[in-house]
Amino acid sequence: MKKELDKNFNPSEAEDRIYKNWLNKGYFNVKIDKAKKPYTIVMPPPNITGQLHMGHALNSTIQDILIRTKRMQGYNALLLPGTDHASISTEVKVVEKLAKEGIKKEDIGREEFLKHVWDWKETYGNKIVEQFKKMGISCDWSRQRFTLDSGLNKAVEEVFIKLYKKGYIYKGKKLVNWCPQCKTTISDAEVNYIDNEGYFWYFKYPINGTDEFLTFATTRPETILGDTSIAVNPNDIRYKKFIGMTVTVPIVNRVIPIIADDYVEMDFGTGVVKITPAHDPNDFEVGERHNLPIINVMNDDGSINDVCEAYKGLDRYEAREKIVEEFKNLGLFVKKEEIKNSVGTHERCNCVIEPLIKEQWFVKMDEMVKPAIEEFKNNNLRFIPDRFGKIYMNWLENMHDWCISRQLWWGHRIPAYYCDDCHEIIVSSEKPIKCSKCGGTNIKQDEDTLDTWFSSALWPFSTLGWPENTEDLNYFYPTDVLVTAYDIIFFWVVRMVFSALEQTNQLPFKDVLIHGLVRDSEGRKMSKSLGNGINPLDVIEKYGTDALRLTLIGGNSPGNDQRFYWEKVEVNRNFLNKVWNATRFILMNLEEASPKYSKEDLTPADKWILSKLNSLIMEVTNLIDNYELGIAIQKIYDFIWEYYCDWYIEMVKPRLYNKNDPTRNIALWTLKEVLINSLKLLHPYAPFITEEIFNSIQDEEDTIVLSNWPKYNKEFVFEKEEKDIEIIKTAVKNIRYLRAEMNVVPSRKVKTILVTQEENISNIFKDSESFFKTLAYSSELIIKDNNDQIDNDYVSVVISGGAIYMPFLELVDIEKELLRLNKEKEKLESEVNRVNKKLSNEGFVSKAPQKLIEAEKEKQIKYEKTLEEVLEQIKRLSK
RNA sequence: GGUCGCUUAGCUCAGUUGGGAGAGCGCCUGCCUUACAAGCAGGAUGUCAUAGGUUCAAGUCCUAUAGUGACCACCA
Repeated sequence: MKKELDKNFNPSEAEDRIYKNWLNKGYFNVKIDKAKKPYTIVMPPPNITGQLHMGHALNSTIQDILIRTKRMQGYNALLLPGTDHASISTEVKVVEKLAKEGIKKEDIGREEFLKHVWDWKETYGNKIVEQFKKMGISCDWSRQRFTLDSGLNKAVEEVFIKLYKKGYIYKGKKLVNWCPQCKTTISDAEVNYIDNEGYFWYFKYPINGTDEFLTFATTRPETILGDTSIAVNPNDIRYKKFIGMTVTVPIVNRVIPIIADDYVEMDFGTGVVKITPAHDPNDFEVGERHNLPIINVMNDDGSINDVCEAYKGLDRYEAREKIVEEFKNLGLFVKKEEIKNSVGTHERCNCVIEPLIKEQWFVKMDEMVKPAIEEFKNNNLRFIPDRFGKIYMNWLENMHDWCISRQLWWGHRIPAYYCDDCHEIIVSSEKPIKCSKCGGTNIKQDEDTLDTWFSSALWPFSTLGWPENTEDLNYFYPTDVLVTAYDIIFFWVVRMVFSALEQTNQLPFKDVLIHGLVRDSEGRKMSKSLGNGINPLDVIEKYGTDALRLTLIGGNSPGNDQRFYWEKVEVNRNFLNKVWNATRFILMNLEEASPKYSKEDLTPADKWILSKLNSLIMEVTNLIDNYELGIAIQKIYDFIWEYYCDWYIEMVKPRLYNKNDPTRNIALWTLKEVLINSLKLLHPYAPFITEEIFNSIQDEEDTIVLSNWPKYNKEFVFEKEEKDIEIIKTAVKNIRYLRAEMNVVPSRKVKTILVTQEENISNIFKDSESFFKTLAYSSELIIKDNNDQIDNDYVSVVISGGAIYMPFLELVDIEKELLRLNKEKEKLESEVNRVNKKLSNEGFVSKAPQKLIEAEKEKQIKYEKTLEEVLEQIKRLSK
């Protein structure tokens, strides 16, 4: 035996070595085992363009804690990893890279371009995976998936075809969000509305056949080129007489009708609205109601098209200014007003999106969301914390049809084919040889790809082999919990739920555990532009992964944001150092690996710590089951530091230092037993250091990863000893307090006299004599049963059921001591008062639980006794 | 406009079903005591935002108000 640990744990050396060993041994790899219950988490796939940030670190740590706990509890625990192809992000990145080399994607063509992207993915796409490994995440890497791998492609095609046949996917010409920068459609969820300081321009149109005008306001004058009507509220007496007449749009000289529609609010602006169905969602609807023509004025890059020769090719913002000028020249400009509004921008490139009419593919949502709503209402899907269920419902209940086609090359290509001859649409996983309608052979595949989220939505089951009816799918699916941040509920969670219900008839997971964001120390979001981001890898390098993980989980509850502080990491590193050193201490004293256990030998102190550990095990297990990871780690932290290190180890030292002490062996056994179990509870949070320590105190090579989770054990419930030791602790604390107040240096030993008439107390003290010598620096402990035997030159401290005396020392100031005792007296009096008041309250006595009343009564006696003692002391010193 | 958070010690935050207010950091005092100064011992600090209500009992439940933040919708 006799192993030794270095003075400090060295994370940078140990972590990689340990993780490598775990991988070599295949501890995280999971095979179907019908004898074991599965526990499955499918990890949210990070983008291949991504770098590990604090959000990932937090997200993966939570999942790893759950998985490691379940693994130790005997579940077949699978944490399934993978990455997302991130269509737009990746495509933009590669386009930029090629641009630097002077290559345009249009020039090299689709196939060649995709080769470049795959190359890029091979080089950079796995970076983030390696970073997850640094976090110590216990994934089954042999199952790693990619949203664009062939299996997932199969799943995507299957879903597309099924939904098309069912009529849930359709092609339609509708107003969509268009990004002129990325030149692709985007979904509603990808549009960010940001506050903007803009203008309201007021113009007027001459009403034909009169000499009157209609004045209206717009924030986007360039869309005037596409006006096909002007609208007023049907009940607006100001304008009623004009309904049915026409105005002429200058510049394009288009005659358009004045129509009435409820959509127009009378008291907003001038109560007159220009209608541009091709460039505004509301106008589009008005247009449909009134059968208005749709005139598109813009090219895909946001420039003006040939709707008007004079403006052709101008950028939308240049056109805006020119139109304002033109209206001024024509005398039809009224005024310009500063206003605050919001503009929709593309979340990826921040470019202002343009609503445009496009023929695109859509998923019909109204029917598909119904089961997702139903399951939630039936409490089959649980959000933690539950308030996030509202966000989920809000999205489902207000979902518009989902535009899924993207004008990008990197992604799942839409499995739709067009016959050049008869324009038939054929949806199929294989390219048809000839048209099913006309037999023509000029067949082309749709050029577009699918929204990234279309494949992410299938992630919980596609990764397990769906659409094949695989054994994995039957065994591991549905998964147990999804862990994600709140900002992605509407993007992803809702889509996974309705997709899973539609395709597999099952919820993809039972619980959705939501966490918050990691902000900087001033509470700001970490962002590239602010440059305030903290790289988790830097933290790991400085303090180690375990310290980072503890920092992210501790002092925080589900769903809430947290701030990152370096100080917090340091505190956690210090805690781990504490655990490390406690182990060193035990190893110093441990001659043989396995001290023998016999229950009869256990001393009260041993029983106390074992009993405390026992409660801790139960608490922590329940807390983790309820996803209260922050509270659980706090309990572990306090137990190890306060109960185990500060008290138990200190209490046990005299027994260890005396090799002839008959209780020495059981002390070592208890030390080791409690340490190992604490380590196990700590392991999911701090996997590396716990593994290192676990191995150092075992003779045989073993791993904590596959060790058994500690179990609550009725054998180790010791209520009496818990109470007794608490009495000792209180006494020791009081003595320490008194010594500090009296400025007695620790090295100076002082006689301690206990006076008590309670046999129980004196017995406890007798049993614990050594604690007073070591913990309270007593030279000797004398137990008496009568105050009269105490001389006047003693200071005292009162405990429940007795008083402890120490000889006066030269520096003691009687006045000061009396002051202290009087303070004590006041405190006790107010306590006695409180308890008496409570117990004389009829309502309390009749309605409060019996247990509580008993406890209060006990306190009443205790306080009264103690107060009596204090009064006695005051009397003694006042003589 | 709608929904939802948050407000607890100087700072950052816990406080899981209502039952005498907690941690870490910081601050003050004393200690290099043979595991640990990344440490040990002791100490000070709170009208739990405000006002009502429910209850024997409220930081915890309900209502309103204020401050603050997030999300959603609208913005001709």
